[in-house]
Amino acid sequence: MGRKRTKSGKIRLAEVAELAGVSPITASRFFRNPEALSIGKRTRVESAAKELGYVPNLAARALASQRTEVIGVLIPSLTNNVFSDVLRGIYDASEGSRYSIQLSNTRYSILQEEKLLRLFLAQKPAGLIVTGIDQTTESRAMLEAADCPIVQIMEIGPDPVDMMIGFSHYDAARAAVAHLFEQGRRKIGFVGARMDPRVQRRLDGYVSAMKDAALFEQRLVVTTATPTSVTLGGALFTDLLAREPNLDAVFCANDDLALGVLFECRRREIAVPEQIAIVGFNDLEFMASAVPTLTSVRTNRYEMGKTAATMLIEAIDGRRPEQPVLDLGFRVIERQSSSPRHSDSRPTVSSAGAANKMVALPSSHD
Amino acid sequence: MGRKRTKSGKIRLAEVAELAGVSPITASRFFRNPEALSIGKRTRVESAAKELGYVPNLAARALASQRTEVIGVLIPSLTNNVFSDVLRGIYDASEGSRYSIQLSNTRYSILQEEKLLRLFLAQKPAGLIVTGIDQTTESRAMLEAADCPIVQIMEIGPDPVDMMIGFSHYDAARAAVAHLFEQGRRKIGFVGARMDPRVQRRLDGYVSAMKDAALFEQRLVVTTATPTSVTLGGALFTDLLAREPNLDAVFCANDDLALGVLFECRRREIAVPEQIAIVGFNDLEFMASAVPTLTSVRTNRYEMGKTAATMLIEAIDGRRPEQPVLDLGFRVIERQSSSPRHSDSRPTVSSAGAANKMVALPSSHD
DNA sequence: AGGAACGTTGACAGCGCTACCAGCAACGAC
DNA sequence: GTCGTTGCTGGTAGCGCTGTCAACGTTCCT
Repeated sequence: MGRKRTKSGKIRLAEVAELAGVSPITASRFFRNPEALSIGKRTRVESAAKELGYVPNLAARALASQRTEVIGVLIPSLTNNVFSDVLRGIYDASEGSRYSIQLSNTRYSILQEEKLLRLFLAQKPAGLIVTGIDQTTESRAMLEAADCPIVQIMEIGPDPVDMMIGFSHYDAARAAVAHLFEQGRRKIGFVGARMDPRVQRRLDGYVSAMKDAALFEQRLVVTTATPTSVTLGGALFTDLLAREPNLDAVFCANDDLALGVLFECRRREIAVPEQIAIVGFNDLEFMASAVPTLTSVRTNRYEMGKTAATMLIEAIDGRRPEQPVLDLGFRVIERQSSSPRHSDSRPTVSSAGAANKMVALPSSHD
Repeated sequence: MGRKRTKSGKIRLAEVAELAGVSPITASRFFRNPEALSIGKRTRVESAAKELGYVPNLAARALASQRTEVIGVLIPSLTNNVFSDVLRGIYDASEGSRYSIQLSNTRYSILQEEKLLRLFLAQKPAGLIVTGIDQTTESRAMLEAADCPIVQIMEIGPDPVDMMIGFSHYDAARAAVAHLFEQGRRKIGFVGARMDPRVQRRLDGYVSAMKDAALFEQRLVVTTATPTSVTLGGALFTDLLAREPNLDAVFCANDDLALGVLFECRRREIAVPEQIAIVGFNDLEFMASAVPTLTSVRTNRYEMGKTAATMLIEAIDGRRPEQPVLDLGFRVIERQSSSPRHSDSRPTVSSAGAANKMVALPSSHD
């Protein structure tokens, strides 16, 4: 009798154990901790499993063991290039491990994030990767109460929930503005879209740098809640120019906007960098290839994702990192779009060669 | 005794049922098919669940019901903008449904795809979305034997495994070339990277169109297996020009390459479109914003993902579409980069305005 | 009025696996 | 020789939920 619902063809652990001549529990151990078996049984179980094409039933395992081998990842957007690089790092790090990635999109809403967090935690994930440090009080409490390792990515800040990996958007923006000061720019505009917490911190960094130099003016800042795009960069820049015709530089909260600004300059026959300097943020691949090549703040997105997932997996396996907070830093990559006014801004063909060498950059494509 | 391992705080279906004064099985039905309950019990269970903050244990559900509520998605790349649009559509469609998305990256390897497929199928997914029509024989057999609905996306072709949604890359490439012919172009080069099956079909379409016009020459084709990038577009174009200095147009297998070609033209002071016309593929957002604006073949990527997931979910729920194969088509979006040689190619500011209107395009950002 | 049909509910028995603990042999220490 | 100690193995008893089927009350038909 019994096992009424079992389909005949189904290979269960019991079948493997029977073929190997061991008890099911021994076979089970083979898959979780092979070293615990004697060599003889180990090879017997191994070949039996292969012969039958056994694949463990993860639902049963999760139910019995009261934990899953799922790493939950909460990111705000699937569209944004930035997150696709981070994600690629996460997926790469998870490959080969026994953990699988469960992705959810918060759509830049911390309420949505809270809801998803509740859902995730109920499934007892092995670990969690969450974006940023701006959770709701409720979310924060859930994260602190969670009995799994957690990595916050994209930013660093005080009191991490658990582990944290990112960089200071505030400092990065200040560095970008400082670079423009060094090039002799004074009327530096800020162009930002979406204005999520990280973009907001870039704005804060810009504002503080400008204030330090006694150059801040509110009208130099043009932002919108609209999602970012190249086209939007052109539109925001148009606004900015109308407010301040004597602008001599633009710091863009991301590279898409910077590209849009570049195109708009071309349309208006504004010389870059002679009249206006442009600095972007993230250093996407095309920045090195544009004409003129575009200065940007390089952030280590792929590495961030990969390290986050690696740290998380190590922590799950009991090896907590000695450094729970990792600052991956940033670097202002100075290119033609922000070179000094009087330099030759178009060493054209030779610069193209230089740009082509950048194909090999680590944080490029897969 | 019993329930030794149960943590005190854990809310199970039994607790909800007890608070609601019904049997566990009735409570269970509430979550799966509320209509089957009388109004009274329905509201009682509902409020009990809310009061206790009950969240179902998916592992237990999967084990008991012998099926999961997971939709497996196999795509070849996370980096490619094209797939991020498709994915966004898939995630959007899955939201609000009870299905969750399990993503895996085949890295453009059909062997890797086969391996992942085996893994997925062992977990009895509710449905599967796979990219393209070029599976291994083994994969194909597994897909046909799978007892869940399957959607193939990105392409259409003969004998679908189950459902299929996409468009003909071959026809799209032919249309792009036909457009260039109409503009009076003859020496039309092809630039392609990665050369996955879909890019290969675009090349095939290009070759056939060129042969039909008796204009095909092998040296007009420059391809590489390297992953695509803007910089690479410039490099491939440089090769192409060396092979054929009298080139009058380039058809690029994707928009990143097209942007790279545009920048390279600018670097070399080649007038676009007067000397050389450029046509891209996919119609990414920046194409409408570039200077000159870039012609491209629009493909409905977001819609493809969304429709694929929607069809799949409907099929899972037993409502199979009347049309198992859906051709989403494409459209050549004609812009300045391929306008006739003698037209005014830079109605600059007014065209910028036009470009800005394109912010509202459906297949843009989230 | 009797019975069929329907809508609603509950009891029972697992789903495939693992935590827990017990047992057993082999080994070394005293 | 006895007593731990270690290494490996197995039995038992669930993990939390749902499929199946039977049973109930109600309504509608003849």
